Amino acid sequence: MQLNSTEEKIKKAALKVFSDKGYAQTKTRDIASNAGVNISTLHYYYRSKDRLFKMVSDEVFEKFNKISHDILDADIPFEEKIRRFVSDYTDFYKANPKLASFIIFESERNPEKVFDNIDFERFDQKAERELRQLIQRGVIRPISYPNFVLNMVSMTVFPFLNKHMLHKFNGLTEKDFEDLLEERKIMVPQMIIDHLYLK
Amino acid sequence: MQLNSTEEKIKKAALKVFSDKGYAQTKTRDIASNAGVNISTLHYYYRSKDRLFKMVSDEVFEKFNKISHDILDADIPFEEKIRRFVSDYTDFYKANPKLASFIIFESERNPEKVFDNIDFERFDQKAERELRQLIQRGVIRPISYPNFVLNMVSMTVFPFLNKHMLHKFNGLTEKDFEDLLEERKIMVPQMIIDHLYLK
DNA sequence: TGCGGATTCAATCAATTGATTGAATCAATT
DNA sequence: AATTGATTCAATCAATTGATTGAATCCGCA
Repeated sequence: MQLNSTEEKIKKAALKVFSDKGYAQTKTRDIASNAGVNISTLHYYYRSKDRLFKMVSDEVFEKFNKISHDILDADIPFEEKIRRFVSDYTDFYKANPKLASFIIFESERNPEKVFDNIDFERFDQKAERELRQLIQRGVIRPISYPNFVLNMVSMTVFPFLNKHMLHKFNGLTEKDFEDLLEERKIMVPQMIIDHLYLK
Repeated sequence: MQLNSTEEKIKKAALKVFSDKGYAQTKTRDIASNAGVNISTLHYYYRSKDRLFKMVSDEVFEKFNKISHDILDADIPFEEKIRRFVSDYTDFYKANPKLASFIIFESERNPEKVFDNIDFERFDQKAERELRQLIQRGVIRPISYPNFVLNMVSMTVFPFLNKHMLHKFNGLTEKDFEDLLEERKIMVPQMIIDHLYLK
C-alpha cells in the first residue's frame, strides 16, 4: 500500500480519531471527514467500523510489542534493559502521544476487539525467566514478575494517560512536560534499580 | 434521599454502567434496565444522560478528593503520608475497582463533563509546599512536585487500569491480584522513600 | 478513442438511542 | 371515598449513525 493513498489516509485518520475519542465515541463520519473522503469510501476499503478498528489496533500493538522484543533480545545487562525499556517506551509515546491511552483504554474497554492474535507470551516467558534467575543468584531482591513489570510500565506510561490533568491542574506547559519526561528517563530506572539490586 | 429509593437505584446502576463501559458506550437503556426501571423514569429523575453522568462523577470525585485531603491534614510525618496515600487509595480502589478507570478514562475522554467545580488546587498547594520545605532542609533529594506525584499515583493506580491484561496475560486469579496489591502497599512506599530520603 | 476495472460519491436505509408525551398507578391527606 | 401530587410506564419522536446502493468519475491500456 503506497503512502498517502486514500486507503492509508483513512487508516491514519482512523488512528487519530480512535485514540482521541475512543472506540464508542468515534463516528465513521468523523474518520471520513478527517481523511477528507466520503463515508462510503471508508466502507469500500474497510467494510466496517469494527474491521477498520481491528486493522488500526493490530498495527499499533505490533509496534508496541516490537519494542519489548527488541530490548529482550538485546545482549545487554538486565539493568540496562530496564533503562532502555523506560527510555524507548517514553520515546515511543512521545512520538505518538495518543497511543498510550489507546492501548490502555481500548484493551480494557474493548478487549474482544483488540485481542485476537496478540502474543504477550513469548515476551513474558523470557523476561520472567531472566528475572527469576537473578533472584535465585541473589543479585536482586525477591519480587514477583507482575509486580516488577507493573512498577516499570506504570511509571513509564502513566504521564501520558494523565496529560490533560497535568496540564490543567499542575499548569504544565508542553515544554515542561517534555522536560519532565526526560527527567523520568533517568529517575524511574534508577528508582527501580536501587530498589531491586542488592549492592 | 433514602437508600434503595428508585432515584438511588438509578444512580448506582449509572455508576456501574458508566464505569464498566465509559460514557459514550453507555446507553440510558442499559442504566434503566440495570436499575430495573423504565427509561422515562430515569429521565424523570435526572432529566438527561449528561446530568446523570455529572451527578455520578461529582460524587466519585468527592470521595476521591477526600482521601487526599484527609491524609494531608493528618499530623503525621511525610514518610507516613506516602504510606497512607498508597494504602488508602489501594483500599479505595479495591472497594470500588471500577473507579480507577472511571476517573482516569473519563477525565481524559470527557474533561468538560467531569471538571466543573473540582478543586485540586488546595490539595496541591499544600502538598507542594511540604515537599519543597523538605528539599530545602536537605531531608530529601530534589524532585519536582509533578514527578513526585506521578511516581506515587502511577504505581498505586495502574494495577487497576490494567486488571484485565493482568488476568489475561499473567494468568492472575482474583486472589493473586489481591495478594499483589497487599505486597504493593509495602513495596511502593518503600521504593519512593528509599529513593527520596537521604539517609 | 473506447473498454473495463477501480475508486468515489450523493442519496438513502434500517437500527439505535436520547428524550418526550400522555395516560395509568400509587400513596398520602382530608 | 375523593383529591392531589408523585411516580411509573408503553408508545412514540427526532436525530444520529453504521452501512448499502447505484450512478458517476478516474485511470491504465489496447
